[in-house]
Amino acid sequence: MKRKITLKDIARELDVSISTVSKALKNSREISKDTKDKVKAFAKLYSYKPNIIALSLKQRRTKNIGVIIPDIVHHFFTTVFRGIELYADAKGYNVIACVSDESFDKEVINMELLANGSIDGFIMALSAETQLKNDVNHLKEITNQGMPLVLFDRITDEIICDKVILNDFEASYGAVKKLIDNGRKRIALITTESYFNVSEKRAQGYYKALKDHDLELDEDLILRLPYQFENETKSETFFKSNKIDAVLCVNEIFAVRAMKTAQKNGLKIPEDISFIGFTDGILSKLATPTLTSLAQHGEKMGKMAAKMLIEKIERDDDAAVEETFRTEIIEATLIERESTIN
Amino acid sequence: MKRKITLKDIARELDVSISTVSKALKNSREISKDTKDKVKAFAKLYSYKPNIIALSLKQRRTKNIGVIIPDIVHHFFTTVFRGIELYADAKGYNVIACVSDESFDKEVINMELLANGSIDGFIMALSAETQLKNDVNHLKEITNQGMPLVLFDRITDEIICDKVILNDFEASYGAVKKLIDNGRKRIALITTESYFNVSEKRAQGYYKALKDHDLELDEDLILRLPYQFENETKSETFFKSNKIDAVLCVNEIFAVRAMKTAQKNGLKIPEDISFIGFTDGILSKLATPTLTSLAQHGEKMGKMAAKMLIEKIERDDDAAVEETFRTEIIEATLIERESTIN
DNA sequence: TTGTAGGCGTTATCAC
DNA sequence: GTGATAACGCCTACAA
Repeated sequence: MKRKITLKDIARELDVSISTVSKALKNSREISKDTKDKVKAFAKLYSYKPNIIALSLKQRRTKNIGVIIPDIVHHFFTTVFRGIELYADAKGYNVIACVSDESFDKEVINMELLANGSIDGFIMALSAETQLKNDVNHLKEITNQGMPLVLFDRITDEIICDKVILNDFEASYGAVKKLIDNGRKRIALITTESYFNVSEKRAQGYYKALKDHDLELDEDLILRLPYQFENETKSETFFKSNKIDAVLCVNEIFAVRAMKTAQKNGLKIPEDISFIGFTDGILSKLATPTLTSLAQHGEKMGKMAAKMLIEKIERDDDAAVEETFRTEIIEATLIERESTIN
Repeated sequence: MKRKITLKDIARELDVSISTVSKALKNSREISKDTKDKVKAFAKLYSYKPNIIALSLKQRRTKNIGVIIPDIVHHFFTTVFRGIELYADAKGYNVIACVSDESFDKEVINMELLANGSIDGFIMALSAETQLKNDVNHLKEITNQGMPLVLFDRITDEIICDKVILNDFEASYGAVKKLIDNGRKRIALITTESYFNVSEKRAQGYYKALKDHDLELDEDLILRLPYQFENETKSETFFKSNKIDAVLCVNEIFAVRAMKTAQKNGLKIPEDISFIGFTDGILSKLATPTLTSLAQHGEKMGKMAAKMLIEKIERDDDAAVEETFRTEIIEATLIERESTIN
């Protein structure tokens, strides 16, 4: 790659010192108008741009933020990422994106790699494996180093840092209540097989709503599926062997697949059975029937996370200020469509 | 942020010189085993990691690649991104991701920002606005500086660089031929309103297939929709006022929306009307009926782009080698589902 | 008004 | 075996 022009080059050409060039370009009034004009003209001509790496080294600030998400193909994470990118971009930050692919090791390696000076702070959601092992020493190390960290969605109580989450419990509670109000009695829950704090909270909301409305909790009405499932036999049996008149799903993919299975088994939606899913993505809008779902406002969440992180990064200047952490809660919105009765 | 430990710190603590520490950590045999052990132990204890920014400055190589995509919410770009990230990660590169949001200005600004030393090369797909204006001076500047660039999908002939594309023309031709072979006569095309090189190529394939099979090209059977469309009236009229027995759509979102509209108008899929869409995403798999679609193999495309870029970056070392550029073509695969007759 | 020197963290070269 | 020095590109306090 051709070397880009540097202050040194300009100085040599114009026969002045490097610092004169530097000051001239910054419009310092130490420098005579004459020299400034000369330098600026030359710089413009050769389209001089300061080298960002050198600046980063000097200022110990990269204007990069690291984002680690478990998966980029899931609509929710994509929208969060978009929110982060939008906000960061507006504030002059770049986003270095890593996908942990739900793997603990990849998460650890990526974090270590980025933590060595490439970025000013992290935004992340824990991988499935990390939540399973409940091993967050890599996060502890990062925060101990004083690197700002914002966790979103898949969080952990083990780490004290800024967090952004959905009101999962309440959202789930509200959705189930809605189903009950519509007269549904046999309400199923389709959730993830492996442990996620969010699935857990959503399950809690489901339990509580049933209990508060004197509906019995029937373990048979809870179906746990692998996160990436291809095979529908399990859910087929589920619908065949249970009388179910409503379903809450922890994500829209589960919901749409379940709707297809239910329909295949002759059930009419929403007459015989209603569906509500989390994540109001394109799938919810284009499914047949369209799916009533809980919008997670991923973009808003991402913006919020980026805002919190950047504030922390920039506040770090005043080392004096007492460090405080907060947890912001984004409220889910129920978007009613054809899969439930209005 | 707490300062991380540096060579200097270790040198001071151990009362040796900085260069001794540096060499010791690199296991240079200039250094005595004694000193090496001492230094390594200390480094490990304080978990010393070389500062990447300093290394980048010295080596004039960042191990970062910049990726600019028009949009992250579209499934295709997401999968390409995933492919890039996977390959880059495996090769020890980080990915700085920018979303141009289909905006020319954002594309230009982001490129300029990244070009000043943050990255070793670019992978990108042109924004809608850029394709419309056909102004690619910002790309020219980048390549003139000798910065490696790989374009994918939304490319331009104005720039000579490595490229990765789909065999859009042939894929489209094949899909239409398939419909014709199934006995369809009134085949519509639903494409984008604004200009994209890919849409254009797909349209060409459509024209050619009709022509080769003695079917007349009927302009009424071509529907051009805005890239992000919410309103279905245009397509409703389209289906009402034309007798159509098959549709090719340039993306799966258009296809699924069109299927819904057609169904609403009483058409049976695939008996009365068949559908084929580009992009074999989750939508194609979960639509009702499931959509026959042309898999674009985004992940493969991303990996290929990353491979080409990294090869270029690492070959740049030998300045002597003659520079050559290539265009790799990924072949689309037709995935047959319920929306066409087998 | 301009220039010199030191430093950000690292490595490579050369001297001791 | 070890250390001093220069360099990557930039900035800034201080000297001239």
